[in-house]
Amino acid sequence: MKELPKIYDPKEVEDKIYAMWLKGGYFKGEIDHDKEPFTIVIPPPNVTSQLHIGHACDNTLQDILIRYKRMQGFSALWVPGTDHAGIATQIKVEEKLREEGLTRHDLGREKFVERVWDWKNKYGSVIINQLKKLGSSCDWDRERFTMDEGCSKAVREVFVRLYEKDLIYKGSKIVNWCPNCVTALSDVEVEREEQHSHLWHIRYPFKDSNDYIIVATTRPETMLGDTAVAVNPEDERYRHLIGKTLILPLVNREIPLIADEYVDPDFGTGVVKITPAHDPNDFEVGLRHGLEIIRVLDDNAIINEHGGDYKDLDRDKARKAIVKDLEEKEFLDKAEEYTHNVGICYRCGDNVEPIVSAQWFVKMEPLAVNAIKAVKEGDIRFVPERFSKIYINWMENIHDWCISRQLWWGHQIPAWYCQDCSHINVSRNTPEKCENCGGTDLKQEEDVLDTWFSSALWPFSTLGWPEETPELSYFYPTSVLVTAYDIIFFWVARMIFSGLEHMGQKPFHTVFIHGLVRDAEGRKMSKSLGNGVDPLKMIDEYGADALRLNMVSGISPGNDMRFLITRCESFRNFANKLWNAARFVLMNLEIEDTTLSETLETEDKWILSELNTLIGEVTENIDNYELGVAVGKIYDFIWDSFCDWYIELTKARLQSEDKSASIRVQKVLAYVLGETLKLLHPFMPFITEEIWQSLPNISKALMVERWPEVSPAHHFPVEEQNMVSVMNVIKAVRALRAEKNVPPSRKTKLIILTEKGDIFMRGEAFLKRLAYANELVITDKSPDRITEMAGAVTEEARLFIPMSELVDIGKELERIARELKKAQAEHGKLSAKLSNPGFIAKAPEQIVAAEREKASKLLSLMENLKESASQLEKWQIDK
RNA sequence: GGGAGCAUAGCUCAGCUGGGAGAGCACAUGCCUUACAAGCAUGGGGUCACAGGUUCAAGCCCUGUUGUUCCCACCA
Repeated sequence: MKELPKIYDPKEVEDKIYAMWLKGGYFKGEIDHDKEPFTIVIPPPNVTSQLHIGHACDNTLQDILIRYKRMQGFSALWVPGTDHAGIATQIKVEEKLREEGLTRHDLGREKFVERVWDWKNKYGSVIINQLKKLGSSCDWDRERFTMDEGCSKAVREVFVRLYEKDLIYKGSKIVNWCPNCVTALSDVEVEREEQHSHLWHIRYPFKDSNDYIIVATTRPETMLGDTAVAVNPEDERYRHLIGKTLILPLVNREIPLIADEYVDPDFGTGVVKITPAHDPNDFEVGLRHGLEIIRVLDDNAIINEHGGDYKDLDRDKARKAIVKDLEEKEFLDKAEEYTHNVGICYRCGDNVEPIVSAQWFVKMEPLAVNAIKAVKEGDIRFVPERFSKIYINWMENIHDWCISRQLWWGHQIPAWYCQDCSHINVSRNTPEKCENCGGTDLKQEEDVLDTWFSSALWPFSTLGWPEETPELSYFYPTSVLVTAYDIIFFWVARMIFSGLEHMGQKPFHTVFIHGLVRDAEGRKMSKSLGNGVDPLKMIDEYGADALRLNMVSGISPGNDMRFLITRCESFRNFANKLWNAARFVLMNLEIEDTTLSETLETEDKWILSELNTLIGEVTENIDNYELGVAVGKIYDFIWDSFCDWYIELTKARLQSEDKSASIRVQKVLAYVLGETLKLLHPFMPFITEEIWQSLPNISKALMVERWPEVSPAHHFPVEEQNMVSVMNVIKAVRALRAEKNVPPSRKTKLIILTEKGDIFMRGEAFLKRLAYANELVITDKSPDRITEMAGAVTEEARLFIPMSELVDIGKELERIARELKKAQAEHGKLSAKLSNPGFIAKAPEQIVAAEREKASKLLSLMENLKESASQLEKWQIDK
C-alpha cells in the first residue's frame, strides 16, 4: 500500500503505466486455440501529418473494444499501421521541395520517391507515438505500412488476379482529372461545391442559311472541342432542323445537329453542345453517334494545339477570351446568372475536369454482387443500422473504379508494355520478355495505384496474405471495423468486396460507425479555419483518460459531436474524484487480504447489489456498442453511489471501536473499488491501472484482469429498499435544514416517527452523521411536546427536529404545501391510470404492481405531509 | 431530383426493449463536514419542434408539416 498524492497528475502516471504494459507484453495478440480471437485492424492514419482529434475519437473507441474483449478472455489483437496516402503525401513533399525552389521533375522519379520515404519515416513514427500517448493497446510488433514488402506483394497479387479474371482493364474513358495534382481521380475523390457562374447562350449558325440555333452552356471554353450539337428528337421546335450542318463559332468547323434522348427540352434552350472529350454525358452521346473526340485541354487544363488561337491559355483565361470574342462577333445571345455544383478535388480543392484519358479500371459490377449480399443478408452488420442502407445504395449504383494515378508515390502498376508488339504484360514478377512476341524491350507502366487499392486489402494483407500464415487463419476474418461515416465508400466498401473476392470470406462481421468531431460551434475542423484541436495538447492539459472520456461519453453512435473544453475539464475532475475515492480507501485499508467477509451490513449489501446491477448493464451496453451509455452508468455509480453515499456511510464504521467491523467494511470498500476499476478500465486505462497497482494483493496488471460478471450472491433487493428508505430520511433532513440555512456544524436532536423502526435503528450511526443529529430518537408514537418540533417527511417516516432551529414557519408551510401539491398531482395521474380497466387488464403484472406500490407510498407521503402541516399551523396559532 | 440525420433545461447533449423527463456546464443558497473546493449539500429551470394517429400507456412507434444539417445524383 502506498500513499497517493492529493491531486491526480496524469503526467506522472501515463508514460510510466504505458511502459509497464509494454514490458508486460500485454498488447501482444497471441495465437491461442483455447481462446476465441477478437481482431481489429486500425484504419491506418495517413503519414502526411500529425493525428487530429478525429483520430483520437476513432482510436479511443477501438481501444475500448479491444481492452474489453481482452479482459473477457478473448485473444485480442489490434493491428496498427499507417497509410502511404498517395496524393496527400506527394503534395506535402512537393510543397516542401518548392520551398527549396525545386519540383519533383528536377529530382526525377527515383530521387523524389526517396525523399518521400524520408518523410514517411519521420512522420510515421510521430503518429505511432501519438497513438501510444492516447493509451492505444496495439500489438506494435505487428505494425504495418501500406507500402511495406508484404502489402506490396498483396497488391501485386490482387492486381494480377483481377486482371486475369478480366476484372481489371485499361481503357480510354472520361475520368475526373485534377489539373493541379495532375492525375486522374476516382468518383469518390471528387467533392461537390456550389459555385456562382453564368449560363451562356451562344448562337451556332447554320451552314447554308443565315439562321442560327442557340446553345446554352456553362462551359464555353470547351466549345473548341465540340463535334456536334444535340436536341431532343421529340422537341417540336427543332425537329425539322435535325441533320442540318452548323458552323462552330470562332473555330469555323462544320458540325452536325443531331437528336438524342439525353437532351432535356425544358432546360436552357433545349439545345446542347456536344464535347465528347470533356463531358461524361457528351462522351456517351458521342459513342452513340460515332462522333469525333477532340481533346482541347491538356493535363494542366491549358488549351492545347486543337484550340487554335486560344492555345496555351489556361481554362479560366480561355473562357474569358472566348466569351469576349463571342460577344464581339455577336455570337453571344445572353449570359444568365447561374449557380451550379462543380466537382472539386478532395485533396487540393481545385476544379476537377472531366477529360477523356487512358486509365486502368476495376470492373465493379461482378464484385458488387457479393458485397451487397453480405450486408443484405446480415453477414456484415453496420452499427448503427442505418449506414447499411447508405452502403447498399452506393454499391447498387456503382461505376467502374478508376485505379490509376499519374503520381510517383505509390504502388507502381505491375504492367509492362512491349515496345515491339505493344502487348501488355501483367505479372507478379518483373517479366524478362514479352509473353506475346518474346521481345525483351519492356517498359513498366508509370502510373501508380489509387491509395485505396492497397487499403482495401488491409484486413488480410496485414495478417500475411498472400502467404498462408497461421495469423491469417486464426485472426481472419477480423471482428469489428471502427471508422467514421465519411469513409464508408472510400474504404469500408472496398475492403468488403476485396475480402469476399480474395479471401472468400468477409473481412469483419461488424462495422462500427462513428460521427465526426466538430468544433464548439459545430463547424467541421479544418486547417483553413484554424479550428482544429490538437489531441496531444488536450492530453497534456487534462490527461489521456479525460480526453478519451470526452470522445465516448454522452454521445450516440454515428452522430457528430462537438468538442467542448469544458467537458475535458469535467472528466479531468471525474478522474480526480476517482483518485481521491481510491486514496480514501487506501488510507483506511489496514489489511492485505481483501476477501469479502460473510457478515455484511445493510449498506454493504446495498452497494454490492448496485454494483451487481451495474456489471450486468455495462456488459450488455458494451456488447451492443452503446459505449456512451455504458460509461455514463459507471460514472454515476462511482460519483453518486460509491463516493457520495457509500464512502460517507462507511466513515462511522471505519472510526468505530469495533476493529472487526472496521476490517469488514475495509474489505467491501476495496472489493467495490477493485471491481469498479475493472469496469472503467477500457474507458480510462491509465488512472485505473495506476490505482490498481496501489491495491494490496494484486498479481497482475488490471488490463489483463478478468472482466466482472454478475453474481446471484450479490443480489439484495430487500437491503437495497431499506437503504433507500434511510437515504430518503437523510435527504429530507438535509432539505429541511438547507431551507433554513442551518450550517452542518449545528447539530440537532432528530426524532423519526415511523412504523419501520428497525430499518432506521440499524442506520443510527450514519443517520447521526449525515443528517447532522446529535441525538436520535426512533419511535412509533408521536413524541411529547410535539408543538416544539417541525419536520420533514418521507414515505415511511415523519421527522422532527427542535423548533428552535426554525425561524420561519410560514416558509416551512409553503414548502410542505409545495411538496404536497407535487405528490397529489402525481398520485392523481397514478390513480387515473390504476382506475383504467384497460391498464389493469393489458399492462404486464409487474408494471401494475409497481404502480400500485408507488400509489400507496405517495398516499402515505401525503398523509405525513398533511399531519406535519396541521401541526405547524397549530403551533403557529398557539404562539 | 432521390435518401438520411437532427429538433429534449440558458448552453452542449444523453435517454439502451414504449411504463414515474436526465447529465455535464451555467445559475442560486449554504458549507474548508479530516478522500477530493478539480469538492459537499440543497434548489430553480423543460408544451420533449408542430399537427394527427396507433396503444391501457408515446420523448420513444406510424403519417404529415415546419426548421436545420448532411449524403448521393451526368440536367448542359
